[in-house]
Amino acid sequence: MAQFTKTEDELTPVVRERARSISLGDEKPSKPISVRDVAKLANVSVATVSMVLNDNPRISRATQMRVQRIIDQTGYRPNRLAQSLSSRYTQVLAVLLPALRHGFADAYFGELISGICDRAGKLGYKVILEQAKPEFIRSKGYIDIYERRYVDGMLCLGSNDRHHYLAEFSDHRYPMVVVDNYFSQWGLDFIVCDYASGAQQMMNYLLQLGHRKIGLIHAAQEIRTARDVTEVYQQKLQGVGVEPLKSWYQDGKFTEEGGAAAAAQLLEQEPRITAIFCTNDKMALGAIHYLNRQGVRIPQQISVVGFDDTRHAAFVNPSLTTVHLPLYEVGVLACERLIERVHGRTEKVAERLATHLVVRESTAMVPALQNEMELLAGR
Amino acid sequence: MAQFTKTEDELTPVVRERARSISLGDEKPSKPISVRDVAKLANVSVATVSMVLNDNPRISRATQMRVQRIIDQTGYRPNRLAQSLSSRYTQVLAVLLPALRHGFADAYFGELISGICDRAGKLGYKVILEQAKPEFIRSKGYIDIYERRYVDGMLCLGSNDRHHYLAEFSDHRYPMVVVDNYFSQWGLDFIVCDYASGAQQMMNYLLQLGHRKIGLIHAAQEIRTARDVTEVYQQKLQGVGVEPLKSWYQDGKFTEEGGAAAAAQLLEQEPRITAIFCTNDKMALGAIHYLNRQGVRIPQQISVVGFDDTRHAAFVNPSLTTVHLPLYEVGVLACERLIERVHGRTEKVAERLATHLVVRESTAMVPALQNEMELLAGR
DNA sequence: CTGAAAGCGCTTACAG
DNA sequence: CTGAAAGCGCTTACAG
Repeated sequence: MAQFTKTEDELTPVVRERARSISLGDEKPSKPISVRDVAKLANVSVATVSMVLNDNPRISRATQMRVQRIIDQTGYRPNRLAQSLSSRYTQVLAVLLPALRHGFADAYFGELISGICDRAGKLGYKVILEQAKPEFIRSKGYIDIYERRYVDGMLCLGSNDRHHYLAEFSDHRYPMVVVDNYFSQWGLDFIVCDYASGAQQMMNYLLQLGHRKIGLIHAAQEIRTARDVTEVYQQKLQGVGVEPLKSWYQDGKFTEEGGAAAAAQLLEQEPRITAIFCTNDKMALGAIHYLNRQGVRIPQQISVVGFDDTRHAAFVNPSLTTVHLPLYEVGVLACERLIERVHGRTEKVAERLATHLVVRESTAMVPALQNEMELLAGR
Repeated sequence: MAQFTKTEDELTPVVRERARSISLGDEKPSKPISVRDVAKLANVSVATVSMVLNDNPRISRATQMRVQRIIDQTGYRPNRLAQSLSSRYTQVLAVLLPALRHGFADAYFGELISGICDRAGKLGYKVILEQAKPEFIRSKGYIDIYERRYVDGMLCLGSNDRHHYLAEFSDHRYPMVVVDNYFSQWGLDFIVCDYASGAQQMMNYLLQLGHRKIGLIHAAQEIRTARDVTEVYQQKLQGVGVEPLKSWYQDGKFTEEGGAAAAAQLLEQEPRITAIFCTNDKMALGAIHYLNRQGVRIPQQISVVGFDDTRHAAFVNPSLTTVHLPLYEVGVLACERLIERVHGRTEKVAERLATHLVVRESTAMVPALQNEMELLAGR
């Protein structure tokens, strides 16, 4: 308040008068202040104002301060449309989301977007949201946003191998970073969680608990990272001499409902299973829900694990053992790297962020060994 | 494919040549096609091209078709920065979200945003995301986005009575619609769920089941709709001659953790409670989680209900009785009304969408009556 | 019905 | 170090 009053007092009569006449104006809805107004008030050219605005070092400190003072006093805000039209950048990034039903209500994408938006905001960028609806893809909306100058770059979430249109970004003409997935083919930039390492840790853990008959509730094998997890599951089992049967693989469609249905299938086809590895938390929640209803005790009779470590994982009953994915950090990093690309970074963007196991209460030693252990303890 | 070839064939040699020379250009990164290029190719003025672009009825059908043909053939896309700079609109809307920790990973906001984005896309609008961080508010970022011409309007989510800055929108100079909340004071536009009606249905239901000692896990009383629910809770209890004790009210902070803690407080201070009314689903999940761990049987010993009907409500154990909020629809409607406002609609935007009760398995008749009933059945 | 011209509010060479 | 001028790619009165 004191500050505000002081600023008012500091205005010279002339400046105040000009500012007033400008802001009152003759037009009906008083025209906003422009570079020209600022230039007049500061007795410099519009070019000089523009240079002050853009921190051009060629402007003398004295002039810089004089202009800045007028800018502060008048509250001048450059029109961003004019700035972008004249310059090369829009200072806007697009986030492309898959067109899932009510897709934003998803903890996985939410974490990624949070990271992206936080960092974008800090770096002075706005973020627009796009959904990859069929019409958007068909009409090449993903190219349109660059050509029509909506954005400088794009972050692509929830991509998979069937998204052939991504090949159009292989020439790097339009900056784009694939978020939390990668493609061996088109040479696209990406930032991804280390799914393989996470899966290895999880499988090691389950095997150490004595589990051998482990069911897999997976989904979307058209996603590279999803295949990575499936491959690790298979290799690790084979590593201990177990060849997973076809019936051990069940598609859970990445949803709670799918997870529940897959768990039902698994129990029916392979009743001797002792653990279920779900490749995301949502399917694990569905599976737990189903098992609870069937009166199957978790983890005493069956261990269940997830993948993601979304917020809800800690609030199931029993709480979920899972692999933590640094999704927020992936979002942050992808945003940073994309902006570097926009400004001419030429090295390929390709980073893999570490994941780690989070042990909670949905896992236990395989039942047979538990009995052994109790006998030993009873001795 | 056939279509594409046909289009190529249809190009006259002249047009193809011009289009080629334009797209190859002399500049390094071939300059994109502009209105001028299209005008030349179609032998009309740029004004005419512009009018065709904007469906101006003054253009003759013949000219319109000729120009449109060139546009289609060249794949011309108007530069949106230039369009917006010359016209009044940006065709962009802002969604203002509260600055919650990792705020996007939230089913409540996700549903609203889904509705908003779907409708915005259909109407040719882009959506930018803003978080109401302290710095954003302090620097009046919410005004900046209009003055700097980033957006035509704003949708405000997660607002509450402490957001005094919203008063700046009371003159309707900048189109803004409050989403799923309302303010009696500043005359702001809003679209909201009918929380009071939902609460009434829920309380009627609980009372009909014989519950009288009903705990309330609430939160954020600075939100008008939250107060509405609390008031209905109190009135309905008083309506059957019950005066809720202070200990029956517990703050659950709208989170799972808060809900769990509030449930613990409630049980300790008021062990004879037979039902818990949580004012959102997340707190209900937390409460259920806590009760399950304590070995309290739901709904046999205690009924638990939520509010929102988010996806997870159906996947708790037991599944959650709750009030369904049409959040997706609220988002759609708010987006529509905002765009109408942008284009001069003058009537106040103020709509209240119906809510309804969803009965699942977390509720039952009050235990004492259950015993009675069993005795009756046993006769 | 159509065109020539001014203007939107900036930035960027180009002079000096 | 600073200014005058051209230009970014559109739309919008204003003529005709």
